[in-house]
Amino acid sequence: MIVNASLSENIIIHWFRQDLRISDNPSLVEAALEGHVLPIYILDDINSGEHKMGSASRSWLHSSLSALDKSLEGKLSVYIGEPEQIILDLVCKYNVKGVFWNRCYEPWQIVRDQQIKATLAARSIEARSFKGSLLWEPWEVLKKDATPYKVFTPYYRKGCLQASPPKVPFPKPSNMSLHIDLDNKLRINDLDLLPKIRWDQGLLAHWQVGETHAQLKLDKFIENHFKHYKIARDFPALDAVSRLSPHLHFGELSPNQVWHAATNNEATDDLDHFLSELGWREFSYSLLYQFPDLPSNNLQPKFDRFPWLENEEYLRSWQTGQTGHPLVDAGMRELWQTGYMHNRIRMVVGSFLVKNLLLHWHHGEAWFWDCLFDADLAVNSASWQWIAGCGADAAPYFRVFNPSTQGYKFDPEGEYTRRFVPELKHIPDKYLFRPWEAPDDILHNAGVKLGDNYPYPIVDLKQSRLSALEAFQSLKNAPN
DNA sequence: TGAAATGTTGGGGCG
DNA sequence: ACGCCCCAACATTTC
Repeated sequence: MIVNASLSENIIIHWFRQDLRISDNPSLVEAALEGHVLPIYILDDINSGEHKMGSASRSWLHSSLSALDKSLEGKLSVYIGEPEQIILDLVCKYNVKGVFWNRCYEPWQIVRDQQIKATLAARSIEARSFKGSLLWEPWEVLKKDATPYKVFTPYYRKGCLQASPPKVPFPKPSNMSLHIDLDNKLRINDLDLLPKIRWDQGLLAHWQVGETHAQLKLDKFIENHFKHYKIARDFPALDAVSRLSPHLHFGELSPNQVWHAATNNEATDDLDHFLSELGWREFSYSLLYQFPDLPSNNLQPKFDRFPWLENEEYLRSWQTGQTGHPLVDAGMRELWQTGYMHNRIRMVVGSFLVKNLLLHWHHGEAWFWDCLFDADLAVNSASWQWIAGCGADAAPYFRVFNPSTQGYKFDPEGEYTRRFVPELKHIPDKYLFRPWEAPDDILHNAGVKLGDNYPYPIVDLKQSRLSALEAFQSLKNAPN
């Protein structure tokens, strides 16, 4: 129920950021209890530095804000610029009693929010922040000696699971009375979030954005795909993973809601594995909080001396899905076409970039940041450091994924690979993941001409693996 | 949340 | 029946 607020009454600003939902929104609940709510969103590109939102994210944000505005009956006020200034202007203009928000955890956001809090406090305006995007606060989950965990399993099992359990989600606030900033003429379209050439429409066709759809997707996933999650999640051709990550990133869903929807089921291995994926998300946020330079610096400093290559051509082939290694190309094209990539394939293409091509993980991180709908600073940088071997609890240097072997194992019928690499549609299973070894007549019958309509492999798997081992070996005896 | 190289075992073919 | 070889299948080690 939404009621109009009159100007004279106490107003609480709820500042939407990465919590683009109405239900289970602790700040919004509290704001609605304390007064009339002025819901705002500020496009803040000024402070975000190198990690200005990527192209795919901006497009998603546009849709998500539109959905949110709709569920607020068109009363979301949007702005562009410096949040401190915008909020102060509102505070001066209206009878604002408090400014509430759910916490964000990117380093620049933490600095920004602290400063705004101080500014408001100096003017005796109540500024309050809430836990709305994580299950456990990063500063609360620490080892006994008060230092942060750097290994996932103890972090999750001892740190998280033995801390206070995630709270039951809040329902939508009832009787929320909404205020609107009538002077503000800016509309969501004016935020200029959409690309000039609408390449994003093809990507968005694979998704339904916004809280309502996110909630439905969660419910359907739990109902239909939960049972065999542990096994099925490794097969990218199956519709077996939740694909909730973009919704979680933008806060269309809270991790609380996901956690409770899941734990509402009987305790199985499938449940444990699904929950631990939420655990990895928490772990990433904890790492980013404890090590704010995670997006740029190797967590293990000895990797600063790693002999990365610079090779524009390799990078371009990887980005465009033209490496000649079918599973890698399928993954990169899935990313390009849908704004998403299946988790197992992310590991395969990541390993390939870093270990077979010997390109710096920064290149992968940057490309994913721009292309993924679920691009998330904590998760993206922690995951790239993990696959590169320089992160916390990282993949050991000798773990080199073989895209061909991975293909036979996890896409045995080639359904996923053929979906995204249709030029290999008619190659028999036997040669699908190593077309360079196929006899000429088989290639010919399949309509494949290597170097013409599908590339020769840009690197030899066996030999590039050995080069990688050698390169990593050179760090082995270094400290840290 | 690998893969390849190397080692071991055991069944079957065969003289 | 026996020993020998081959090799697939599995286990262990190494990177």
